[in-house]
Amino acid sequence: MNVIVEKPSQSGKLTAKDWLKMAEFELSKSGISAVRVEPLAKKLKVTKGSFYWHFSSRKELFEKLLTDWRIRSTNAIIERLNNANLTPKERLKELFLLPQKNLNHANGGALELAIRNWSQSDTTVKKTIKEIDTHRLAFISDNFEALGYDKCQAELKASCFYYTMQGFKVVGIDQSNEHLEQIFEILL
Amino acid sequence: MNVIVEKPSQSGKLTAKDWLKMAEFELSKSGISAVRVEPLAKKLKVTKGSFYWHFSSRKELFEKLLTDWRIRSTNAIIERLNNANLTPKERLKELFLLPQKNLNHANGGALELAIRNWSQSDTTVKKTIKEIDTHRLAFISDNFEALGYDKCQAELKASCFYYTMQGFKVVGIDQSNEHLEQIFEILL
DNA sequence: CACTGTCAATACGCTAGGGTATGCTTATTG
DNA sequence: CAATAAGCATACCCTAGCGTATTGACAGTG
Repeated sequence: MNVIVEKPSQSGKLTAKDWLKMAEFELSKSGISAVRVEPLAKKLKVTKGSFYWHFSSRKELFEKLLTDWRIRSTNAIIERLNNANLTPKERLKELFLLPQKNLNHANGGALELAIRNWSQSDTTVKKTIKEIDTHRLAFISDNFEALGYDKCQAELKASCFYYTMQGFKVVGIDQSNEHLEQIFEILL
Repeated sequence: MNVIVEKPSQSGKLTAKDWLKMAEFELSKSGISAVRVEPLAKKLKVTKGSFYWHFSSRKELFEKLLTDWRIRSTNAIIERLNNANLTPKERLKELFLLPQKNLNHANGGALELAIRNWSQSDTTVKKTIKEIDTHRLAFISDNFEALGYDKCQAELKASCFYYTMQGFKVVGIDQSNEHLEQIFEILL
């Protein structure tokens, strides 16, 4: 079930990162309201005395949870951009198949889903989500432009492309779709 | 903010439906873990004594929350099917633009998002989601077939169509109706 | 007008959980 | 080998919240 998050950082001592990992796991699974310090402590086999050493409050954990995800989400896309030795089409394909081979921790799809739900009750989260969506859309649109579409067409294609990606991330969380590559071809 | 759910059923007395509405609102906003009876009671300006008259437990509320949504979700799509005086293309278009003119309560998108998140920690919910997705996909695929595609192509088109729909519902970026219709045309 | 059923308030016990204060271990380091 | 600090445990206070049991208000009905 949760093999990934099982063992803390080897040594007996925990780090803030260990707490964040576990919090992320819980967030993905049960939503932000279920991210509570004492249950987390229990899962990490310590008491909350440890938590309040690494964090000042539950609120701070939430903030770091968000900023952590933000950095990883934007970097995960920018690293692809840095692979300059890829054609635009290859770049888009990599991006499109990224949720499939989830290089994130447990399940990037479930995590993003939880964060989007979280954004319904937190304006800061909502703002972050919007920025990330915009950022990703811009990246995709650029690649469509590099493929020969004019700006207007590229934006349209990009919207369709991104919505499909996100839709698959959400709907297909637990199902492996074999004809994802065929869908990709449709979207070009 | 929450004008929609404000007033209970006119008369002073509450019904189970009033509780369900408010619970749904809270679910959309803060996830299933935040659906708690005493806070709900506070919002409805009663005490939990009322709740335990209409429901045996919080668990029962959850179950009714799910079955209620299931019925509405499948009916919302079947009603479109009943409009037999629509062409397949018109049917698909209606469906595609449905989240826009959200005829559901507050925000159908946010609610479904919350339920998908909920499904990560509840196998019954997960099963329901899967059934509904399958059902909707079948409906969409049928319409693509009616449009002339063979079964295989129709399923592919339907996947792409449905993923895009869901992606749009999830990604909260506002789109002009015009923009959306253009996306729709791409997907045919 | 007494009777009965419906819906809600109140009071109670109990567990979960946030945050603080303090004490207890280790591992370093002078 | 004492001194210091890092990392966690323990104890404590207080609020939130689930579920139950009892009582109260207020219909409608015979």
